[in-house]
Amino acid sequence: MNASTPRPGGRAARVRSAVHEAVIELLSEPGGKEVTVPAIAQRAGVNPTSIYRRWGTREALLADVAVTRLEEDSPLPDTGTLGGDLTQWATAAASSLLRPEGQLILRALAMSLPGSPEAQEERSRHFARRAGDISRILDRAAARGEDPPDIDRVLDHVLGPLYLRALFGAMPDIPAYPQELVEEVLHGGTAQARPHTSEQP
Amino acid sequence: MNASTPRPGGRAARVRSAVHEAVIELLSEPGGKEVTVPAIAQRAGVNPTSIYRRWGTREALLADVAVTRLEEDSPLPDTGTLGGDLTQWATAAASSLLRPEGQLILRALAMSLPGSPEAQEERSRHFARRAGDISRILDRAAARGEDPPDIDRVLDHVLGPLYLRALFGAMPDIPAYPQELVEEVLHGGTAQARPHTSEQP
DNA sequence: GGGCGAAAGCAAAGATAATTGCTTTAGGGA
DNA sequence: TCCCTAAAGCAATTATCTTTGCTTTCGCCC
Repeated sequence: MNASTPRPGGRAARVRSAVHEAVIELLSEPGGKEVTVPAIAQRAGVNPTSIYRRWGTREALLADVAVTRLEEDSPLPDTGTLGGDLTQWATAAASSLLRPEGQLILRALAMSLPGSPEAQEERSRHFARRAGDISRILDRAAARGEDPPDIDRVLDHVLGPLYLRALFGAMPDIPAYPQELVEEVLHGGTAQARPHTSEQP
Repeated sequence: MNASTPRPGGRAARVRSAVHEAVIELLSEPGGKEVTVPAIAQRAGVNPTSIYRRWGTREALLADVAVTRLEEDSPLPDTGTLGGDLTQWATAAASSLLRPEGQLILRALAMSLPGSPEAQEERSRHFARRAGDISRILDRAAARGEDPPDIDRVLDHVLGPLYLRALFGAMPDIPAYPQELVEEVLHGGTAQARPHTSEQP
């Protein structure tokens, strides 16, 4: 289940991707087993030493996996309208939060909490990345003549709910949830009703 | 700084509170030092064995500290008005998220992420607790004749932003931030402007 | 005040993770 | 094709955390 995607590059690249996949697999796995370096190494069919030498620490490896996966699948949307862009972006954010790399991010963020300087910096970096994406979407809309909301409103009322519900495992089942959040921000209070709180395994 | 509050009770209670304080202290501390059982024990002036025997695992101890601290300082507000209650509640939530026990909660939530059954249950418990508080506030308001918003709106647009910003260390400096969130939910979109994104150490 | 049970301390052993020196292998370039 | 370097593998060491058996201390109750 691991060597199925040989990926280009030499041995180094092969090991790297095997390790990355092992992390994701272990993270997705049922029992809350510890995701330790030796465990990752075994799953990847690699020597633990190789991991320590290449990444230094377990945290660094997890961070690498998280940002790599996150950057792989988040092209900035360009639908031509503010609503379309934001909806697409929010939907992508929601789904990535539910996948292993998103949970890695959440873990990394929470673990670094008061935090060392570099942890602090990593948090800021991720925040800046999110904010930067939104910012570009809003700027483009403004250039187009639309009247975009403040970036803080988007952070607070679109990203905020998504992170909250991801953390609590209480993301609504309804796929249009991110879109609803976007619409509320764009057109004042849309939905007052619509209970969607529900746990999902 | 530790034996300053002798607390009632015998030796058992003394050890318990010393350990709790040690956890909070280590967590608040600068360098992202590992909060390990031996470290906690040393800080508390206690033998590691005592901790292992009493709490079993590090996670159980952290969870115990978190819920204890959280329950200590969150009486349900009762100001007589919906706005007052929500504001007071949101303000308390925001400040607890910035303190060590709040960060413990965030860590615990994130760490348990996909999670074992009991982790899942712990997450649900905390969510239910938050939701229960809000629910009672809203119900009281309804009984008073006010027209409270849907509970999901409060979760999404008050708690959501607070958790997001706590996670990213980007809580606005302005003390009225929680109140603004509440007002937006209660009276449609209040503030469109007012940039308040900022990092704080 | 003296004894009794529960909890803490101590020390040693057991596991597991992290480090390190050295050897081996794979791939790219002369 | 043959080196030559960078990375991986291996084995042995070291450092931690965790567990366990036993002794000691504390504090409540008779």
